[in-house]
Amino acid sequence: MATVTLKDVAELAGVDVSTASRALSADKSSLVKRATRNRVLSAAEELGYRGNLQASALRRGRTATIGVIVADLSNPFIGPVLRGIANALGNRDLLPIMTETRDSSDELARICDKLLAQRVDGVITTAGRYRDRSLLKRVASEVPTVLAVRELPGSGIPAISHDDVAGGRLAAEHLLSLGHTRCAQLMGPEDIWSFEGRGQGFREAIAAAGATCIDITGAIRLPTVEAGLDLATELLDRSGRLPTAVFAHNDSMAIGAIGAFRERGLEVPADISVVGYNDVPLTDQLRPPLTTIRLPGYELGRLAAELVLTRIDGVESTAEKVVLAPELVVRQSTARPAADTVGHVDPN
Amino acid sequence: MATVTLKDVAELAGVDVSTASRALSADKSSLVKRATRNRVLSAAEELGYRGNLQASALRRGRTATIGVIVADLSNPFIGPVLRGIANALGNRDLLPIMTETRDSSDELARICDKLLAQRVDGVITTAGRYRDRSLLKRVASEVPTVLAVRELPGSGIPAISHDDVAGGRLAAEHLLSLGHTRCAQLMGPEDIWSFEGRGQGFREAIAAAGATCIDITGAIRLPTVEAGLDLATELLDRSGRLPTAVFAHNDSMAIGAIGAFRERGLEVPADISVVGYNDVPLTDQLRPPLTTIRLPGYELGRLAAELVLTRIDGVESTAEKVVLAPELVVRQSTARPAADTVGHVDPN
DNA sequence: CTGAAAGCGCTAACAA
DNA sequence: TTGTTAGCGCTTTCAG
Repeated sequence: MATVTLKDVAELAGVDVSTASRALSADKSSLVKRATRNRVLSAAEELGYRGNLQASALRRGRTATIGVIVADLSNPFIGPVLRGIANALGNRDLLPIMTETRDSSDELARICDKLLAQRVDGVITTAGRYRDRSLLKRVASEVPTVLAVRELPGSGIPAISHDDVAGGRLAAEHLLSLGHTRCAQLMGPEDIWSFEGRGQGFREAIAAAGATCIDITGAIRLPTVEAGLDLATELLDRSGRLPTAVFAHNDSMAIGAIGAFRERGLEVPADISVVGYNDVPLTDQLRPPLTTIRLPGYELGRLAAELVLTRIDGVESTAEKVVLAPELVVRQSTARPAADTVGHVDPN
Repeated sequence: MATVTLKDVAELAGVDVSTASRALSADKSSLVKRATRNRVLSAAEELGYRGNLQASALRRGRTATIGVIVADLSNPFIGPVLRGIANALGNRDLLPIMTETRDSSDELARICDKLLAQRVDGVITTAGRYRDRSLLKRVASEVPTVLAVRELPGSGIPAISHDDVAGGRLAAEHLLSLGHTRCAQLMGPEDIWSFEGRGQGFREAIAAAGATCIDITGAIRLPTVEAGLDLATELLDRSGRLPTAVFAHNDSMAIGAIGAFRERGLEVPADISVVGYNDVPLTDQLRPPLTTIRLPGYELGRLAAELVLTRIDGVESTAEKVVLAPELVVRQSTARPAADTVGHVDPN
C-alpha cells in the first residue's frame, strides 16, 4: 500500500517528473508530445496514481477548497443552499469544506482559525451575527469571503442574501389585505440580519397602513418551536387586546405559536392567523397547512459560490450585494379576522 | 498581506525554524527552554502567525481531516449524526470535510476520489448502497473507513448503525399489540441496508404472529413524500382486502401515505393506522401526530467518529460492528383496527 | 518538447 | 536545549 507518487509514474513512463507533471495537468498537457503523454497516462493508470493535493497546494499556493460555514445543519432551509454551493463549486472542481457553528461565536472563531490554517481559497458563511463583525472582517482580509443568507451591514463584505425586508412586508401586506388591523410579530434572535430585516419590513408595512404592530422579543437564543411557544405565551399573557394575526420569524416558531394558541383555546386561523417564514418541508402537511414566505435557497447558494469564485479570480468589481426576492405562499393558517374578534377578544 | 511563515517567526525570535516549530507544537514544546518558547510564542503572536496545515500535512503524512459522506443533507435525520461526528472530531482537533452524494453512485465515486486526493486521514460514510460495495472496499483499503447508518454486509468494513431489523420488529409488534392482523409495508429504495433491515424485521415479526404482511415495492429512487404517496396509491389500487395498518419506511413516506389515504376518504388512524420511521422534527406537529421509530443519531455519529479515530491510531481490534437500539414513539397515527374494518373494507 | 533545479512551509532525525 | 540537514510530493522557471 506504499502510496504511489509522481516520481513512480515518471520512472515507469521513462520520463522526468516534470514531464509527467505536465502530462497529467489539464491545462499544460498540450505542452507534451502526444506519445509521451499517453505513456505517462497509462503508467499512472497502471500504478493507480492519485495526485497529492496537499503537495500540489503547497507548491501552487492554492488548495482548491472553500470553507463553508453554517449556523445550523439541522435547519431544513440550509440544505438547498449547501447544494447550490456544492454544485457551483463542483463545476470548478473545488471542494467545499462544510462546518457548523451552532450559532456560537466561539465556535465560529475556532472554525475560522481552522479554515484559515487549512488555507482554504475562499470562505462562504451563513453564520455571521452582528457581534461577529470584526472576526469576519479579519477573515475577509485574509481570504476572499462572501456572506450568504445573513448580511453584516457595515462590514464591507460582499453578500448574497434574501430580501428579508421585502419578506416581512409581504407577510404584512397579506395580513392587511385580509383585513387585519392589529398584528404582532414574534421576533427571531437579535443580532442577526435576517430577523432584523423581517422585523423591520413587517413593522413598517403595518405602520404605513395605519394598523397596529406589536413586537414580541424574548431572550431567544435559537428560533425553535419552543421559542415560538414561549413568545406566543408572552403575547397571550400581555394585558390589552390580543392581535388577530401573528407573524413568526420562521416556520418553527410559527408552529410553536400555533401550539400555544391552541392550548389557550384559540383556533388558527379562525381566532388568530399565523404566518411563518422559510417554507421548510412539511409545513404544508401541518394542521393547518402554514402560510409562509418561501426563499430561493438553492439559487442563493449558487450565487454565493459564484461570487467567491470571481473574487478568487481576482475580480473585485463584482456587485457587492445581491438580494433575492422572497415569495408569499398562502395556505390555510391565515384568514380574515372573525367579525367579533376585531377589537375585543378575551385571551382566556 | 504577505503570509507569514515559520521562518519569519523564527527570525524575529532569533532562533532556528526547527526550534520555532518545536516551541509551537503542542507535544514537543517541552523540549524547548521556557524562555525561548515564550520568545517564539510572542513573535508568532506579534506577526499573526498561522501554521500552514498543508505544509505540515505534507511533511507528517497526516492531514488532520476526515472525509464525511452523506447521501442527503436535507434529510433532517442527518443533522444530529453530523453533529455527533463533528463533536467527537473537534475534541481531537480534526476537521470533518462533509460532502453529499444525493445518493448517486457516480457522485459518490467522484467524491471518494476527491477525498482520497485530499489525503483525508479517514472516511465516514452514510451513503453506501449495495452497488457501491466494491468502490467503498477500495476506499477502505486505502484509508481507515467506517460505515455509519447504513451497513454494507459482506464488505468487511466496520460499521456503526441502527438496528433496523429491531426497528421494523418494533413497528410490527406495536401494530400486532393493537390487534392488527393484516398489515402492509411501503418499502424504501432497494439496495440500501437500512430499508432492507426494516423490511425484514417487520415482515418476520408479522409472520411470526401468524398475521399477513403485504410488501409494496415500487421504483422508488428516494424515500420522499411523493414516493410514499405513490406506494400508498399502489396499495389502494391493489385488488383484495386492504390492510388495517401500514408501516412506511420513513416519516416522509408516512406523510405521503397519509395524504393518499385521506384522498380516498380513509381516516388515519380510524380507518387505517400508519407508522413512520426516524422521528424527524415536526412529526409530532402533523395531523395526526405520527407514531414512529426514533433513532439515536447523535450517538451514532459520535461512535462512528470514535471508531475511525481508533482505526487511524492503528487499533484494528475494535468491534467491527455496532448496532444501536431504536425506540418506539407512540403518537396518534395508530389505533386499534375498527371492528368492522377487520377483514372487509372497501377502498372507495 | 523535455530535463534539471529550485523550492512551497514545515517536521524530524541527527548532531552538537 | 538548540541548530543542521534532509526531505514530504509537487510545479515551475530556465535551459537545452
